Amino acid sequence: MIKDRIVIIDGNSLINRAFYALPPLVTKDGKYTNAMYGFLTMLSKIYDEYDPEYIGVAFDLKAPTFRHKEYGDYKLGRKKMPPELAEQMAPLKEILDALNVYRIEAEGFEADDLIGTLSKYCEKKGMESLIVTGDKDALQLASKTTKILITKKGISNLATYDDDAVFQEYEVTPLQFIDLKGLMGDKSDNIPGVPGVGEKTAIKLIKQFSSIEQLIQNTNEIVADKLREKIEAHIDDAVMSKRLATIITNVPVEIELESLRKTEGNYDQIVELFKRYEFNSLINRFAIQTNKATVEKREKITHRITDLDSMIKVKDIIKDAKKVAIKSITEENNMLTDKIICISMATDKDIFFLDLRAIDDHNSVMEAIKDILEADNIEIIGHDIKKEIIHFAPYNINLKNIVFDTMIGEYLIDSAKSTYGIKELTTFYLNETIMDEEELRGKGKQQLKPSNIDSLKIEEYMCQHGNAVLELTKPIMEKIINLDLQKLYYDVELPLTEVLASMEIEGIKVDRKMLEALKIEFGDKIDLLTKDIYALAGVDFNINSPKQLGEVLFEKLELPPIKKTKTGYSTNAEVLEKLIDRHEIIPKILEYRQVTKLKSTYVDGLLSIINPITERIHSSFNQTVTTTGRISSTEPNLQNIPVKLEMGRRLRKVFVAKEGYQFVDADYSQIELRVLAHISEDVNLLDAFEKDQDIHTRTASEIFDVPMDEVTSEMRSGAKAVNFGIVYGISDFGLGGNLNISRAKAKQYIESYLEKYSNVKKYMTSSVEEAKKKGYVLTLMNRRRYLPELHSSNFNIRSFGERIAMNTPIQGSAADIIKIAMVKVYESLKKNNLKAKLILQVHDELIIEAPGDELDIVEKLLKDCMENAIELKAQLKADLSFGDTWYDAK
DNA sequence: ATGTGCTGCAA
DNA sequence: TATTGCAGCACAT
Repeated sequence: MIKDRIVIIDGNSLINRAFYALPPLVTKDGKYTNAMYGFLTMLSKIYDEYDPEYIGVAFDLKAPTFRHKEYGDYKLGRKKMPPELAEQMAPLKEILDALNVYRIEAEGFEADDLIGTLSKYCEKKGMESLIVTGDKDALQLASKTTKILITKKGISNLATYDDDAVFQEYEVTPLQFIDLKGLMGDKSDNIPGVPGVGEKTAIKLIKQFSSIEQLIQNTNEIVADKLREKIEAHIDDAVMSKRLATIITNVPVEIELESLRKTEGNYDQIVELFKRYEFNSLINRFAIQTNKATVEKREKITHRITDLDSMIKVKDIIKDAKKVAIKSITEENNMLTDKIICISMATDKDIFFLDLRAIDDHNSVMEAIKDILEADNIEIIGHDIKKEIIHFAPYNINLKNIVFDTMIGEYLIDSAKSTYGIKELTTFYLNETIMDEEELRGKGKQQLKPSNIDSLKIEEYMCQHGNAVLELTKPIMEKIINLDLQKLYYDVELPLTEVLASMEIEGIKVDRKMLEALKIEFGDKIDLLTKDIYALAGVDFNINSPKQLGEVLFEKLELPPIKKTKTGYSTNAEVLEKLIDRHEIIPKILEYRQVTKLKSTYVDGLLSIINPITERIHSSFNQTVTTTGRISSTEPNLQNIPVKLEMGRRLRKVFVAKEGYQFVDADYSQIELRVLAHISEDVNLLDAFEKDQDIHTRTASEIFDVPMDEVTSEMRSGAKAVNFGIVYGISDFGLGGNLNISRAKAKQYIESYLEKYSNVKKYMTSSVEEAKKKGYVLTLMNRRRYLPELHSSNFNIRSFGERIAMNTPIQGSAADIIKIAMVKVYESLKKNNLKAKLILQVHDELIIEAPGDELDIVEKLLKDCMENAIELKAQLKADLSFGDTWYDAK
């Protein structure tokens, strides 16, 4: 006969264990979840391992129990549950309800008693009971069929006890366990027991007398005098303690066994709750366990198309679709010469997979596709639409009517994610697993070219992708609306996608000859420096290796190590500067560093990435990378081309406008401080901008309390550092380090700044406060960033969170503004039928390549779009300049 | 091969 | 122990 199995969990005990065993875990909006998470992990494990027919979780309720009535001091002095744990009780119960896990609760009875009663009841019915708890008291319930699972070492492991196991470990029967506790007492429940009797003595006594009752009757048999006296003096305590420690197995509470039967949970509720508490990894586990892993969905017909005629006919089938999810794969990664290998187009009814690998006449196919992708009445959606725009551009196909990009959507929902892959989104939102690109092509060395991938596999990949985009649109759009991000999404980010695609396609022309000349010039310089350095060191070594350099400087040459890194001596520029007068080798090394940096990163780096077809550099502008809303640039990074030192700045001469064109370069003047002035409404700061003063000079005048015309250059640069600090979320330590002054002095600077700009101070305080309350901060366009760091118990991490709370609204709003400006510029250039093109963005700077005869109109247009991107209380200002090279246009 | 640390460039 | 990034190199695995 197969016995039914019931699992009874001591809820309070287990959640306590989980809470103390796991590090704090906080959701983005600041809710503690570690105890719930631990509990649910355990529950899932129990499901997997024991697969019970019945399951229940017992909880204590607040009401006093008979033990309190009998013994007023019962559980007195027990520490209150910490609020971080208390706030997790109600949500856990809510989740258990959604999972359809029965909660065993009754006023006036402790969880232990309910567990005892239920397990005895099940025992009588011939069932197997498993009691899960962190509390050894439950061992008294152990029997042949009632097993006690006790958490040990965190919560991941369980020790199983039946009656034999109890006897083996403690040398007493489960029932005698009560007697032990009666003698020993229990500090946590404030049960007195017999003072001076601990575990060892109690076990000895019970082994000898078998119970407290027997012991009392025969105290004369106790050999040790002192012990006998103690016990005789505390007979009442022992008896009462035993009664308190006894788990009641017959409480008068009716529980229908049927209500504990394990059933499917409420799938929708589970998903919603798990998302709310960010238990993403648990969704799948419980979804499977509730037998609802796959959600029913519309069956779509997939069409694998490999012949030219059918491909052309797709146009006629698709032309009535309202919405198409587009995805394409190209053979190489080579802007403008890339051949499309396959295309998927998914609609509500069908998914079309076009495999072009055996087709010679791509143009005819593309002509048909063009009609779909450029149709006014078909909405185009996708994941990473910028890529699609770029793929189709060489075929002269311009995607019209782009209405949704799931990647951009998710970025606005949470900008802190490390990936925005469609696979991850699908797992999260749809609870389904699909192939990602790595699975399709393999990784690293053995990555397959698309042309060598199995057709069926590509088809599956492409169809899953298209389907996912269609299904993801709704939940992501809903979130966008809920977070009030529609304006940012539809008016800024989505149009920006096309702008960035255009910038990438345009690229920027470089003077290859000049780069090659620089390569030789820098190379020669490096050779000379290397020789000098070897001579001065008396040894050949790899100067690029901080480890070897450290050994030479601080051991062989015995220079004083100023600073250490995790792995050894620090050899950075800041350290070397301090040693500059101690040894001739130091300035050589600094110069070597400077030149090698320029050669490897900029000269060689740029040369290696010039597109051989266009002879231009086509950087990628990434829209979903930064946490603040800025754009990032890669392959190459065109946002960190040197400018501060002349030698590096020369590199800007290699970026040249094409024949007959010039660069128009415009940068926002002090955009971040203007944003700060706007947000904080600080009269002093606003006044400075109103009068269009030099902001650092004005700040210096305020901090050092001198008239503007008496501000020295030292004062100004100090003030400049303070302004930077203010934008970054200031700390005295940071400013001190930056200015190389004492922390106390830095603190003085900050205090006098905040005194003069009192509303800035108010802003800083209130931004942090609000972030703590809400769990996130917002920019002017409602872009949000969550700040889990603010709830960290680690001071450094918490302080970091506070600085983010101060900085992100400033940096992020500035990012919002320039993005708006970019969209405006792009649309204005287009509307005016200008040949000029936006080609670069460097955070607060836009660069247009314009024909000579358009310079005047571009100048006006650019300045106008930038300065009127948004209305600020401190009017935006853009400074423009022109040049044949980037160097000259600054 | 892949990952991590150090270093340094920009706004 | 100041914000946001990207990249090259050395070195460990």
